[in-house]
Amino acid sequence: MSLIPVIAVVGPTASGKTALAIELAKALDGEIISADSMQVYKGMDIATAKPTLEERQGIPHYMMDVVDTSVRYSAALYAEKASEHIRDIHARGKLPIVAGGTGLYVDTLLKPHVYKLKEHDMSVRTALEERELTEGIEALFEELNRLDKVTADKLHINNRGRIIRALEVYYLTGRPMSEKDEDAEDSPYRVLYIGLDYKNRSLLYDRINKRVDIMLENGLVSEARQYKELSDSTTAARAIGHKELLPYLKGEKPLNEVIEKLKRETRRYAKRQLTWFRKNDEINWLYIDCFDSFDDVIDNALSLSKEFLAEESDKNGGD
RNA sequence: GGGAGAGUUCCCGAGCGGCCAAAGGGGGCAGACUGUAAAUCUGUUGUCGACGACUUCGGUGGUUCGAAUCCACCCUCUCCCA
Repeated sequence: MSLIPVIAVVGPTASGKTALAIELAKALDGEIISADSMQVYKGMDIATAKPTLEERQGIPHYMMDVVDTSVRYSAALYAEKASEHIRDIHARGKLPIVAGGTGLYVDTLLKPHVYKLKEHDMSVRTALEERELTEGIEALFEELNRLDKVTADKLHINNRGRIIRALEVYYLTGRPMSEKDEDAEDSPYRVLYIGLDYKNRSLLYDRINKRVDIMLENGLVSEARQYKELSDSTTAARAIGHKELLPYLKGEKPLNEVIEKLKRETRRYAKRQLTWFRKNDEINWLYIDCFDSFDDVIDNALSLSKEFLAEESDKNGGD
C-alpha cells in the first residue's frame, strides 16, 4: 500500500502559513486542512485569523468552523475528522495540505499512532478531578508514581492536568501511559514538513504586534463583546484575542493596557509554538527574513514540494 | 521659599551594617507536552577562563574589619505648606 503524500505547513502565529498554504494549493492542485485548535470553532473569525473567502481564492478549507463554541473539542476528535478529509482529498486526486500552528493537532493527525485510546468515558476523569479536590494532588501524584513511575518521573507535581490524565489512561486501559503500543500502526502518510520562521525573532514579534493592530481595526473589540459571556470552562474561551480584552469590556482596565497584554500573550504563544515545532527534525525551515520577498519563500517551498512529489511518483512508478 | 519623602539589577518592587549578585512579581530566554494544547507546566535571567574572581543598589567623599543599608554634600523626582 502506498503512502498518501501530505504537505504540512507549520510555524508560529503570524508567520504566513495561511498565505503559503494557499499558494501551494493553487500551484499543486491541493486542498487545505487547518490544524488549528481554535479555528475549528464557528465564529471568532477575527481573533483566530481565519482567511476570508476572498483570501481562500476558491481553495477548499477543512476543519474550520466545524463545531459551536460551546463544545469542548479535542485533539483526538480533530485527528479523526481531519484524517477522513486527507483520505478523501487524496482519493479525489488532489493534494492534501495541512496548515496550522497547533503542534499537538499536527502531530496527532500526522503521527496517528500517538493516540490509540478510543474510549470516551469521561466518568473516570470526573472522578479523578473530584478526588483531587478531596485528597489533594499529592495523593494522586503518589498514586501515579506507584502505577506508572515512568510517566510520573516526567511530570512535575504542579502539572495537575497531566497527572490526572495519566491516571485516567491507566484506569481506562489498565496499562500505563508510558507503555509502548506494540500494535501501533505506521503512519499512512508521507509528509513534507515546511516550517516558517524568522531568523531574527524581533521581526516576528513586529509582525505579531502589527497583526493585532489590524485585528483591532477589523473590529476585534466588538467581536470580543459578542463572546463576553462564553463560559470559562469552554476551550473556545481560551482563545487569545478575546479573553485579554475582557478587563476592558468590563470597564476594569484601559484599552491600551489590555492591547499590550494581548500582544504580549500572542508573542508568548508564538514562542511556545516554536518550542514545539523545533523538536521535530523533519521540518524544512524557511526563514522568511533570509529571503528577498515572500514570493521567494513561496518559490522555495514550491520547489521543495515538487521535489517531494516527484520522489513519490518515482516510487510508485518503480514498483 | 519652608516641610516630608523617594532614587535598587531589563521593568515593578523588597531589603535598611556582615548570612546580598541582592526576596517576590513582571518581562526576556530556554525547555516539557500522549483527548484542556491560543491551554497547562518547568528551568533560567550582572560579567567572566566561573565550586573562584570581578563590577553593581542616583553621584562624590567619609565612618567601619565590613555598607544597598550609617554620615556629609551634590544631582534628580514626588508630595505637603507658601
